[in-house]
Amino acid sequence: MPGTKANEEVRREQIRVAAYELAAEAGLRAITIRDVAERAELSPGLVLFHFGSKEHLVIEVLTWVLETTTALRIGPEVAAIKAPGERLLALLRQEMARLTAEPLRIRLFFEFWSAGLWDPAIGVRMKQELDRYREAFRPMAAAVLEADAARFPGVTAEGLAAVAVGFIKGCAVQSLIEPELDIAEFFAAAEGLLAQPLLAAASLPASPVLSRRHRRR
Amino acid sequence: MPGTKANEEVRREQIRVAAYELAAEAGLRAITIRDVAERAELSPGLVLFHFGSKEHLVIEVLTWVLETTTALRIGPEVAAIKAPGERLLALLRQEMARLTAEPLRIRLFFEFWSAGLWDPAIGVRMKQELDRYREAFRPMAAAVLEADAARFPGVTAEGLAAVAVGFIKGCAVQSLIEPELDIAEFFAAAEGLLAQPLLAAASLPASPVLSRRHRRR
DNA sequence: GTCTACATTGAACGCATGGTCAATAGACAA
DNA sequence: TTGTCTATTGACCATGCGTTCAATGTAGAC
Repeated sequence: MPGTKANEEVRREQIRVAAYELAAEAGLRAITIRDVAERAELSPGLVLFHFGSKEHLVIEVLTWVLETTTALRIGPEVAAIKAPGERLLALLRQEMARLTAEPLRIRLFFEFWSAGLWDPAIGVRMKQELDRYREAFRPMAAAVLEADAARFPGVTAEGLAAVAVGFIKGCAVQSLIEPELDIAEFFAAAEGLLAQPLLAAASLPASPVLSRRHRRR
Repeated sequence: MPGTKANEEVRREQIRVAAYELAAEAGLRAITIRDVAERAELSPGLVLFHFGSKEHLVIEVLTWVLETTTALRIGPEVAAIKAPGERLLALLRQEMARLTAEPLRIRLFFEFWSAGLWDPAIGVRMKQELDRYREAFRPMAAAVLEADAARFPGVTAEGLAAVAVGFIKGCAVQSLIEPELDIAEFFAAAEGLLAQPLLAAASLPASPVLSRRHRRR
């Protein structure tokens, strides 16, 4: 209702949601003061009255997207699994389910990341948020994957977690680059590839076959 | 030399290079008619005289970047390797070497891809180029990886190639998102993870250990 | 030397953008 | 009711953008 005064927090949320919706529908470039104001049914001046500048608004949207995207990731049902090989597979499945469930948000995440390459303000905030995420996720993953990592010489649990995340991101990129590719099918293939050696390794006796290159400490 | 007439092709290349340099230095948004003209030491009007519109120029840069980025990828030295497990690892190493050697071009690739999500013209062209790449790469990879894939039930050679590419892209994204992460070290960890099961699988007898879920045809 | 074709120039146009600000309107206290 | 504070408005500004185009310069044909 235009012309009616509202609480500061209410207005900020109203504006932020409008900006997020525009970005989700048509990309970051669609966030313009006028369009945001129009969608929020407010005047353009009010947007800047509450946020000071467009940059502040964009960074607030970025923060919100990342907070919800990189929220706690390793569910208890994964940690509860006892068999080492199965546990990593369950982690991968859980992450994959998240990706397929929120393609829109993942898309925005990548666009923010791309924008951060060139826009210093976005880049700095992106880095902060990713650091925060990493610090929360890595130890958690490491704890869950410790038994898996122990089976691979030279691979730490943290390294294994990083690789797992990297692999999932690869799937995400692949699915975005090839939208016609059924991501579930793609993941099934990847899982099939990983499942056998992982489970085989879990059941192997000590000193498995290694190439010279990987027989390092 | 301003004011001097030049061959059509020479001018187009001159302008395209200027646009590419600007994008590589400061992102796609840095491609403006005036800046391109200034860098190429020409007048703004001439840029549009030769390209018709900014969009055509951007798409020409995109095409050029993708053609050079997605050029032939599987070297003969990889195909020459006989041991199945080692061959896939060699493919991964080769791709990784490419990535680390051209971070700038990879970065631009991702930015084009991000832009293509919202700009129809860029999106369509991006899809064309990626289709072209896929059609060239997949069968090639499949031929090279056939022996590897045969060892994993339910995994085709093409699927394996797709997974390998996805994995590499994951590494690329990971390295871009975490610049402070030593990508070589990260890849070594990933390789260490994959190497053992791959080589172990290659040396295993028939009917290896499988979970129920993966004992499908 | 003259002429023709066209590559080249740069001023100008229309438009969209982020941002400013004086004026206004609404909520609330006295 | 009156007064005060401030949330809200919308016209306005400066800037940068893609694009147009009449004028100019240059190379080559004759």
